[in-house]
Amino acid sequence: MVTLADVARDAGVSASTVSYVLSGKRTISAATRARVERSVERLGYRPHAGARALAGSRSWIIALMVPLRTDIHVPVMLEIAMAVTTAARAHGYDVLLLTGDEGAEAVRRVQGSSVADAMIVMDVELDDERLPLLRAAESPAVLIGLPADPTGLVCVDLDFEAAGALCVGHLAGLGHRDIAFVGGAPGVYERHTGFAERTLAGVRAAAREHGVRVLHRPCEGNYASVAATLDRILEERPGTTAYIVQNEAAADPLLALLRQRRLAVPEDVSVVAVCPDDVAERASVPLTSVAVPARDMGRRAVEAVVAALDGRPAAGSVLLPPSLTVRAGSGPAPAAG
Amino acid sequence: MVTLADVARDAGVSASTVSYVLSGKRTISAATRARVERSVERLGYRPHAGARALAGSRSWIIALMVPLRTDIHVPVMLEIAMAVTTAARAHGYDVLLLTGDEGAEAVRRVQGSSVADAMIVMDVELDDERLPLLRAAESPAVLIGLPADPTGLVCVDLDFEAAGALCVGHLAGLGHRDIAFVGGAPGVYERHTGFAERTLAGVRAAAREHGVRVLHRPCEGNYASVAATLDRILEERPGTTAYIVQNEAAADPLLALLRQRRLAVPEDVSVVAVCPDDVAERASVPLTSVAVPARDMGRRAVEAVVAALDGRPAAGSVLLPPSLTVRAGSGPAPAAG
DNA sequence: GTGAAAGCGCTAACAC
DNA sequence: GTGTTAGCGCTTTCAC
Repeated sequence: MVTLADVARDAGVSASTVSYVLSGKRTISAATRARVERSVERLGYRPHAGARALAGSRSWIIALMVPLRTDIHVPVMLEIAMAVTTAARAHGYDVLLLTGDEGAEAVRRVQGSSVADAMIVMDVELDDERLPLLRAAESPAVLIGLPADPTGLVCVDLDFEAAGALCVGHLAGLGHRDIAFVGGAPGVYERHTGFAERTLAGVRAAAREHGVRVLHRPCEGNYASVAATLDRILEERPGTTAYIVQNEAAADPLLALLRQRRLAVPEDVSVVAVCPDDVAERASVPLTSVAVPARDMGRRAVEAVVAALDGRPAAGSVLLPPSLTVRAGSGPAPAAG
Repeated sequence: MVTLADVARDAGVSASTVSYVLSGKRTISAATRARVERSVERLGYRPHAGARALAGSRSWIIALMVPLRTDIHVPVMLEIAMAVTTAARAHGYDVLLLTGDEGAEAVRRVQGSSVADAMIVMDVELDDERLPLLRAAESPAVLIGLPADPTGLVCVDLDFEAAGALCVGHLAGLGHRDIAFVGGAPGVYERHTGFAERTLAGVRAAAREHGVRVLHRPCEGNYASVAATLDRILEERPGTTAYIVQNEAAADPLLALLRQRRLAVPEDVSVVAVCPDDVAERASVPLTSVAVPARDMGRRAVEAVVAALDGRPAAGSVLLPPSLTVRAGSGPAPAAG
């Protein structure tokens, strides 16, 4: 292994000079810099991560807690995780992957061992057990998601409440009066996951405001569940002319089932989704959708973390404004028949 | 922050004693051990990761390289990644997440900086640019996937060649003579990704052996691509009575399209998939499938890594034997009509 | 069965 | 603009 001392010897300078050349924390003459850089290059020197962490009290690692569950849309999770990793690298940080099932204990472990300088937490519940620890921590923490009480926390999330309202507003504007909201899996609500509850709140508030009826049904992301859910919806509200889908995995099955019932989209019924753009575009009928900006959320979480680590205290929470893209999936409500 | 010295002082012993109590590397009297453990508990001591890595030359971190691409089935990737993380934790290791797009440079960085003790690499191409570095490394590396030349490497993978053959054998045994193989995205083949090419090889070999015809078509995982692919298949081989699907995202669209064409599954056509069991089970028609054992692969990769780190040299590659589960998706070929 | 002490490789005062 | 040096918190000889 090549050490700082090796480089210093090779370049004919002291160890601290090498360190300063690398960190840029003091001015170095062009000649010295050149010699050091040449030696670094020639020897293939890389600072020892542990030594750097010990001496500099900075591990250059950000811990990322990813849920282990399968009832939330998995591709979104991976996309966020990869966006976090890419953004972190751009700032010189690596990412430590933690599984959500370790819960609060993982938070303690990471904070206690200084293995990471900061934490990003996904899949936040409204009253999450990890929140007290994260609030009390001396190391920065950023949530991707919004708990019931975000006081003292930095959060990054889509404004799901506005997203829900936006869907209802779009459909109400098209003349729809009976809307079904096909939500996430029941477990998502049982855990009081922030995004699910907030979307529902936004949908309901907008429904009142626009004077339309909304029927909410949680739904697993498989064909059989969607079929059962659709059956129930059409039984209870045969006049339903529009669907809002929050479960990405349910969108395509829903379209297939509507087709089977000879309900044309968007002539007979409209379908609006809350999902990443690529999912909406690739559906069998391109769906009007409110985008879940996974990459953006990951990037912003990292930026908030890095800002905090650099002593620029992050300014509270970031709620990304939703944006609705109209595609083939939605159209005017059919004339009442 | 609580240090070893703090614990030593609190327990009235020397620092080395505390260290030995924690590592179990020398015999300690019951009384001393109890006092130390009490202090550790009381003070909430956690060893400093960097210091431990520096002094012990072991970071207790395993690096995991996950592809950033979206043309391979994402849920499988996340499932493997989470399985790796869970298994690693069980052995006392944390996982560092690397994106595949960093390529060989990431391998150099990790190896040079001692940030991780070993590496697990996913999404291996037949002639992967990272292989020479991984072979030359002094730190253990395990591939999840099988390159063209696995010499000097430890690999863990499903035996995709046998998997492909198993699918064909199953269908041939049911009397099918014209089989379509709906493969992964074109990009997967262009990159010469190991699993895709090997499955195809197995399918072709088995087809020759059983005297059946196979038409192979790469296919993206969205509705429109599957529709186009199905059109082409039925145009070129109208007598096709069975489908093998390797692209998980294509399975449900294919079923929907067959339904639209009034082709009943499995009465008129059979569909067999190579995918994780849950995908096969949740399809609109539960599919006969060869399981991609994501969790098992992740676990075994970690075991190989840990064995190597513990000085038990891993014994070459592990090719997991495929296993086919018959579900509603496959049945006897229809009588030639 | 336990302690003392010498590093591990780096950073950051403190000197000049 | 550069060098000297004292640690960072831990592991592991060596000594008793």
